[in-house]
Amino acid sequence: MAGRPRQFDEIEIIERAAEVFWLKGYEAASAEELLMAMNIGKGSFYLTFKGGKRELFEKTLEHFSKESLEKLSKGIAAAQDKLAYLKQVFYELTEDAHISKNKGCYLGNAVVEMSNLDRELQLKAGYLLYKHELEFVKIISTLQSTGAIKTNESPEILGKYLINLWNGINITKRCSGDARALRSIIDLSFKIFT
Amino acid sequence: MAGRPRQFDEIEIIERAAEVFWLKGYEAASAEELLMAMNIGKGSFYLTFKGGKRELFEKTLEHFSKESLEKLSKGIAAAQDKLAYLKQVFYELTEDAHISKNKGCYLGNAVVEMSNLDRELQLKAGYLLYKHELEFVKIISTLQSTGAIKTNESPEILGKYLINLWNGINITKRCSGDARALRSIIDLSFKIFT
DNA sequence: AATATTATGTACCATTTGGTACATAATTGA
DNA sequence: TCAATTATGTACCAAATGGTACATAATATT
Repeated sequence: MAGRPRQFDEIEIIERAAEVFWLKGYEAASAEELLMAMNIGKGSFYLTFKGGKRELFEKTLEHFSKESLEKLSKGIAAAQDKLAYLKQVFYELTEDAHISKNKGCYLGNAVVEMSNLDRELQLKAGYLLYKHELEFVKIISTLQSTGAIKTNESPEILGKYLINLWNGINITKRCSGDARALRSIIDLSFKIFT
Repeated sequence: MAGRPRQFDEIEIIERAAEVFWLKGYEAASAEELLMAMNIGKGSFYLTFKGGKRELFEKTLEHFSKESLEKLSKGIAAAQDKLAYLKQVFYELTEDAHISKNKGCYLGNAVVEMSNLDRELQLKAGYLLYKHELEFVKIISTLQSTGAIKTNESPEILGKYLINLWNGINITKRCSGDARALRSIIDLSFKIFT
């Protein structure tokens, strides 16, 4: 294959674009701003992403989700106390809770914004969140079989319960930013497992 | 006071505008679309809402919240079994759960969209949600004093727990739209009260 | 009836939007 | 070395954006 070589790394510019989308949302993130953050020109951009801004956003969703899922599954796999680790995953949401730089959940934000803008992307973001739910289900199954969790509720329902907690915290933290309060919500929600 | 009389009812056009904002979000709701829904001309609009689209949106937030709070407090006041009524309030979220016409929570949506667009409106929407939280707190206090609720957790924390459930369901329902699943999340979340 | 006041509808506008066209540059393979 | 191919940067653009200016209409007060 011939041709002039690229001066950028595709993954890297996707990650940079994701930062902008995460901060501003899809619509409010202007093409100019995105190009600036990605540090590439219009020519290169529209050649790489034939679908323009929309395709770029879709790629950021996929990339973000993949990274996030990997981090979660590896983290759980490596953890001694898997229940504690799981709770820690939620606690981490409260760390950057200062209302000024509160970006919420990348996928959750997308579901909301795309709901009445682009059904296809809404469904995609929803599906990627569902993959996280499945990861929760897997963890819960393990915890139940080892007896670390007493609840005999089905892992599927408990997975939904957890992703719902995830979604909730990511909204609630953007209202108040009171980290302690958020942690008590998580504590309370996790009581179901004890 | 002299002058030509208005041909519209301000409350009514605020409600119509709110419908559009609820469906599309703030940015994606075009001025043209809003005017069409409100059925007034640009002249009248910019005379009534000097702050333009932003002021209109702010008014919809206030109006919506007021209506919603009234409905909630009256509903609770009239209810025999207040705990059952409270749960019903959450169950109602699952009724229009079909993913196609899923608008989420008006205030929650605003918090998300305004987060990195207009801090002032984000805070306002967050505050209006907080007023709902306070309503939950009041209900829980009552339920605790009558012994209808066993949990001795503080009503404030439980209120936060409930508004967080509210926020969560409103996101989660936009991912799957499986009403039964949503109801089991609510059931599970309400177990804390029994 | 005249005037002051407020409401309405239309024409207009600067800015910003995402996106395209195209000339040029930098490679590889023949 | 010369095509063929791919990447880059710039100039450009149609459409849509929210908003303003202003002439006109309808009312209350005097």
